Amino acid sequence: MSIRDLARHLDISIGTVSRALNGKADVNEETRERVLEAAKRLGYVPNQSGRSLRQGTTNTIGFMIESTIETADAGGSFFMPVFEGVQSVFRRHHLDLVALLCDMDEEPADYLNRVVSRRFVDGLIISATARHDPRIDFLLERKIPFITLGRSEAPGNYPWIDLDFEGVAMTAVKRLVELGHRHIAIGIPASDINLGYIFLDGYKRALAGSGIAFNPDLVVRAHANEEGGYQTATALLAQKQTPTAVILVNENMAIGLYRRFYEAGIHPGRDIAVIGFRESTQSRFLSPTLTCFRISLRDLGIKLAESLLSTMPAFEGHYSQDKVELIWPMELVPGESDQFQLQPSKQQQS
Amino acid sequence: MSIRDLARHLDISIGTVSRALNGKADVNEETRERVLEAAKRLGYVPNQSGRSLRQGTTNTIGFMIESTIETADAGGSFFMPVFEGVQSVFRRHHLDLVALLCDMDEEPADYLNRVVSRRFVDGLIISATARHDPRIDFLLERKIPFITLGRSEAPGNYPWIDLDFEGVAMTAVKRLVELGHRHIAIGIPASDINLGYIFLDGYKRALAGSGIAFNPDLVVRAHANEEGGYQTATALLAQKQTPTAVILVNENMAIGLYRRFYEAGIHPGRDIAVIGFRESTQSRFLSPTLTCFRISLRDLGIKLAESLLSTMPAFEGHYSQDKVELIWPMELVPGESDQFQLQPSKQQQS
DNA sequence: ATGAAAGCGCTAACAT
DNA sequence: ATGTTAGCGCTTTCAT
Repeated sequence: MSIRDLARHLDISIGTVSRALNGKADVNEETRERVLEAAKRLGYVPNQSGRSLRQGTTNTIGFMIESTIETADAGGSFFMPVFEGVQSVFRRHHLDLVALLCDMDEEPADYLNRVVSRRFVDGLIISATARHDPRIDFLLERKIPFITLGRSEAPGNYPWIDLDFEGVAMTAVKRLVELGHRHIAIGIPASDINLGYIFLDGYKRALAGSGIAFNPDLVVRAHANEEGGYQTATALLAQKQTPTAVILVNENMAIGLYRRFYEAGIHPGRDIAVIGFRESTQSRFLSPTLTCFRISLRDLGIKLAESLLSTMPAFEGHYSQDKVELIWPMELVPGESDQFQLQPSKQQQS
Repeated sequence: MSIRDLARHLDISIGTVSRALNGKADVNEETRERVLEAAKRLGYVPNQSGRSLRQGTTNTIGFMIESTIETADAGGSFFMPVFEGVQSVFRRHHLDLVALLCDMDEEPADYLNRVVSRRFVDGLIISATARHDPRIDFLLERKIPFITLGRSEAPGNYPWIDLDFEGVAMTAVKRLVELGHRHIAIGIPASDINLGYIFLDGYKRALAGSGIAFNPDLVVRAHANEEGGYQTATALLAQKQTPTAVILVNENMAIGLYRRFYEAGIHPGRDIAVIGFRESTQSRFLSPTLTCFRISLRDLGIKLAESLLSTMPAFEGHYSQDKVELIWPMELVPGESDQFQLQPSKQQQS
């Protein structure tokens, strides 16, 4: 069923059929209705390759995610709600969202090159930006509309949105300091992902602001998952003086961390304060409930989509053209995991 | 940069360039090398729309997932490893995998119709099959290669792979009966998703095999997530006689269930036996560790991909042509959550 | 308001 | 071994 078949069936030219289907003005209303009715009845849907070839667009936006070992498990629960938000915007413009799954074995930059060169998508959202991310240079050079979820050190003029890792670190440190803690550890990703650096910076600045000396031993690097949390706890327990508080940059780490501490007879929220990262269905059900930070991933997705479209000529005027460089705020959700009065004895130890 | 530009640059015809790039035999080796070198140097990659239009194929396989409220969070952690496995197979054939994200607001069948009619993909993997799933009829009628992850009641001849929900239910019941339980509840999804029915059937059969009467009050329907687990525990506590054991068809439910039981002063693994569904990074870190079932999601993905390709003419001979109707076994992983001797007094109550 | 036809980039059939 | 050309389905320009 091609447009040719449909035209023949209606005994009109394919040009008119095309115009009717695409809502062009110069088409008789009666003709349009006949065309639309027949298309529906016969189940005609235009072939995307034909359109793409002719128009140079695909009406598809790609959201590139990497299935690294680290995020294979947890990444999904983060991205799904984001996709939902992105999609709710794209729908209005008849754009389709596809998740581009970069194989673990393939270089993200190579994969992206393939996708872009094949003209697979009209625009891109890329995530998990590295501190130095060649993908950004590539997309800028190729002039492909894109937005990144995550900052990068790459110079250049491109839109991005990132979670407020620095703010989270500072808020968490401040909160713990007010509860009497001075011996505060952090668990951050072992990889080159940019958020680790940003989080660390925020942590250092907050310490400095509270007059606490930075102690590199209190920075534990591990995978951003349950296993990494377990290892983080192990590392902290091995120190000659276990810190009185831990801040994690990933909520799943909390699960493993709790476990390891329980095994050592140490109760989060009683013997050690824990602040996690993102509030999730899991964090809500931990015992004790995790103090963490709330974010609407759906809203994040909406903003990502709108910001991307605002850079695309085809959608000019629909959205504010201001280039987006946005640090997405996160809201503290107090839990039980850091709610206890630190004993003065411990407090002095640090 | 089109094939025409490349040909002009090399001062040969586009036909020869095309043949060289596509590894056809009738091309001079020296010419081929010149072409490949120039393509690489100039960054030429064939336009997918052009190829698709000509060849009628897209070299892309779609994996359709739905972001329902129920699975928005948890679904991701299930699918990511499956994708990884699927991709590892597709890579060998230069096929790309895209996740097709059906908007919550859109009927899955409508969405699928769009994707298929536009010739977006050469083949499909569809998941979360409903008991009666119109998508299957549609794909059969359109003769699109596909495989489902999940059974359906739909008649017809199509390949599917499904987890062994019935086997899990039977194994779990048998195990609990041997530990002395006779008052065994189950928590299953509230939706029409087919696995709920299958799980329930297995449960009933196992009870019958053990000479235990089926009690409908012990079947609790809830969302397959943490919240649903919490509600399931609440429902069980409200019964005039709390069961001595619970089997859950979703591992995330265990997290909420634990929480609710703890709140009521009931300790899983001591006061009540719990068996979860899939071993996950989270279940491994629960306290007490959850007795559950292990599955390699990556291997599942590999089998899905291979089975799909075996139905596609273009890959004839690469994989066994036997139509796949496979129940994927799951292996019991004993945890602490059901390891206690039931007191005879309780045992008699049921 | 409609029809005719060019042409998007590519591959494959046919010609040499 | 290479060149030439038709045509995949579609949109759009030009003509009427």
